[in-house]
Parts: sequence; structure tokens; C-alpha cells
Amino acid sequence: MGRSPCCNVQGLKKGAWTPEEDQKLLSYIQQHGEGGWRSLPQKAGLSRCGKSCRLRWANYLRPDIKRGAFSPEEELTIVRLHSVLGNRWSAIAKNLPKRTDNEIKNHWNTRLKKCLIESAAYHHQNYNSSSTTSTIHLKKNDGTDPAKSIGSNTSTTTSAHLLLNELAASPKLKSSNNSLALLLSQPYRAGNGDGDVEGARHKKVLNSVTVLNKLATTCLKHNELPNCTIHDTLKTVLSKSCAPSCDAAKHSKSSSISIPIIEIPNKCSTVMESTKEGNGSILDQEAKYVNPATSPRVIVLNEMASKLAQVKRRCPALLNKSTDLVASGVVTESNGSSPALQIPGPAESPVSRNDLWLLHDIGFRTRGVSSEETPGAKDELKYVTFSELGDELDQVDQFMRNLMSNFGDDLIN
DNA sequence: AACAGAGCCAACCGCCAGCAA
DNA sequence: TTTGCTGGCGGTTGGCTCTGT
Repeated sequence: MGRSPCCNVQGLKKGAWTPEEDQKLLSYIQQHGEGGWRSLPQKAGLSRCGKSCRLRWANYLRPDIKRGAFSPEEELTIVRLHSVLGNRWSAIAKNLPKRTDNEIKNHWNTRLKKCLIESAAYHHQNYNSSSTTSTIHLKKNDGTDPAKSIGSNTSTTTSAHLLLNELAASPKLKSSNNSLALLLSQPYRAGNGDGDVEGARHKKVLNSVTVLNKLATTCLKHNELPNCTIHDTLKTVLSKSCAPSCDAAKHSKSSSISIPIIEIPNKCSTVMESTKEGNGSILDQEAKYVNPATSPRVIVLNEMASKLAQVKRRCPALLNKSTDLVASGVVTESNGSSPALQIPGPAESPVSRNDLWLLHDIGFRTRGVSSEETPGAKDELKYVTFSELGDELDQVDQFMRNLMSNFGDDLIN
């Protein structure tokens, strides 16, 4: 049960502050300092409630407040921090000197959130339309070519299946019995054998989500994972994909927005390019960095991590198992120097702002830098680069390969 | 010029945690 | 342990401004 509002007292003024009121409040605080808000109005000669005075001071009158348009760097910081902290505006404000939580909150609600949502819509449209021409056809393991793409009938998994196809198209993968190739070829195994996409569409089609769900189910079924590089990989992926959303949910009364893809739509960039004084909002600069080729890999990694996180939630002991399959030779130890797949392009690209926007979606938290692991480092965050992301993707693939080695039969059957 | 709708943001409201009595 | 006070937080609102018709 909450207390009665302090502003219910009859006769107290509400609404916009006048310059005279501001001056009274300012003078009083300069003379007596902050605090004692309940008694302050009377002492300062104001017909306001204490709470109103405190807010006016904190959000407007304080001398160390920076007002005006947010710089690209500040916007970037907000997006990055929001991905980890959620709607904890005060915590975000602590990382933005001279900005108030209220101002950041307003900026997010009126601009940034809108642009992110538009970006997501744009991206979905972009990829759904492009998927018809860029999808890579997989070969079945028996050598016949179904000449059909997987998941083409599912709009929600377009990006994921594009990347899975991209992975599958890798020369290395093509020349081996890679787990992804096996997984991706499954729609045709599961069908009636004629490789007809129409047939598959009406029967059992494995899109990327299904693949990942299957992966998750298998993990759960076996209730354990080998204690080897897979263990570390999974742990890394889970810690990155799971932490932010859990954290945000814990600290935010309302759910923060969850956007599958971040890409800067033309509409946004156009709007921002007209910003006065060319005071580059982040968005018009972002437009220059848009690289559609970089997006799907992020998304599929996110999807993979999300599914694996589900496994973790359902089976907390998963990461503590110590079955040593390395020693038994079932799984080979990776020396880290030769990733499972070499995917050209994004991994070699320099980090751009767009990468960081993309990372907002994933909510990456840098290895080892969390409040739990590093006392005193609360809210101090570092972000992975795109090249690191490439490594992660390789590791996830390695994980899947190893998993297939152990549980392949269960996945296929 | 007048109007409507959208955008923006200062301010309000309800709730909560910390603290002291 | 309970109660009340205080400051702080995040969601929401209302009014002002801008923009388009």
C-alpha cells in the first residue's frame, strides 16, 4: 500500500515552473544545499510540493546538466547500455555524464526505440525479399541436389536460415560431413524422399528454428554435455545471450523491447540527415555502414544461443557435467587456431557503429565483466567486436559439429 | 490562415527501498 | 519488528511546438 501523494495538499501549484520559481529554488539550494525536500518549499517560499522541487532541481536546474541534442556517441552509449541494463535509466545515466535519467528516458522513448523498431521492420522486409535470390541450395548427403532452399516458407526464420545456408555453403563444410550440413539436409530426409519442396512444405519441414529446437531437445534428452571445448563454448554463448535479458527482466518493471534485427532503414537516415547544423545523429552515419551481409550471422548466433539458453534453463546441471569425452577420444580438443568454418566478409571488417547496433539485439556482455564476477565493476561494460563475433560463430559451429558426433543419430531420427 | 495530428519533453504519479525512531 | 519519512526510480501524461494539409 503506497503512501498518499505528497502533492495532494490543497493550494500547491502544479505544472510548468515559472522563471521566478526557478530562481527561488536555485537561490535556496545554493544557500542551503540539497536535501530536506519536504520542508524546502516552505522555507524557499514556494507553493510546490517537495517532490516537485527535487525533480525540478534534479532534471533541470542542477548546474552540471548538459542539455540539447544527444551526440552520436551518447546515443550509441544509450543503445549499448540499454541492451544490457534494460529500462534502468538511472544506471544508464550514470554512464552518461551530465545527462539526467529523465532526459535519456525521453530520448529513448521518442527517438531511439522508434528507429530500432523501424529498423527491425525494414530488415525483415529486406531479407524476406532477398531470400528468394540469395539462398544457397544444399546438397543432400547422398549427393543428389534437392535444388530447394530450406525454410523458404517461413517468414520468421528467414535470417536464420540464410545464415545456416551461408554456413552450409562454405567450401569446408561442403567437403565434409558437417553437422550443419546434416541438419540442414534433414527436410529432405524427413520428407517422402522426392526432394520436392512443395511436398516438404506440407509435410515435415525443418527450418532453422526447428533445427535449433531439435538441438536443444537432444541436449535435454541426454541431460549432459561432454566436458571439453564444447563446454566452454556453450558456457560462453549462454553467458552472453542469457545475461542481459535476465538482468533486464529482473530490474525493469516492464519488458524492454526485443528486436530481432537491427538495421538502419532509409526512412530513419533521411530524417536524421535533415538534422540541423549537420549535427550528425548517429543514424545518418549508421546508414553508411549498413552491410546486409553482416546481419544474418548475428541473428542466427542469437537464435542458437537463445535455444541453448532454453536448454540451460530447463537443465541447470547441464554445464556442470564432467563427462570427459576428450579423454575417450570421442571429441577432439580444439587448439583454437583453426576455426571450424571460414566465413569471408564480416569477420574481417572493421568494427562499425552498425555492428554495435547489431549487438544491441544480442545484448552482448563481454566475457568476465559482470557485476557478479568483478566486484565494483557494476554497470561497467565492454563490448565485443565483430571479429570476436566471428570467432563465436565458429565456436558455435564447432559445438554443433561435436554434438552431432555424439548425438547425431538422435538428431536425425 | 486555420486546423489536425504527430512529436517532444517537462512534470506528475505511484511504488519501492533505505533508514531512523 | 513495525511504522513513518524521505529520496529515488520508472511509467505515464498533458501541454506546447512543429509540420503537413
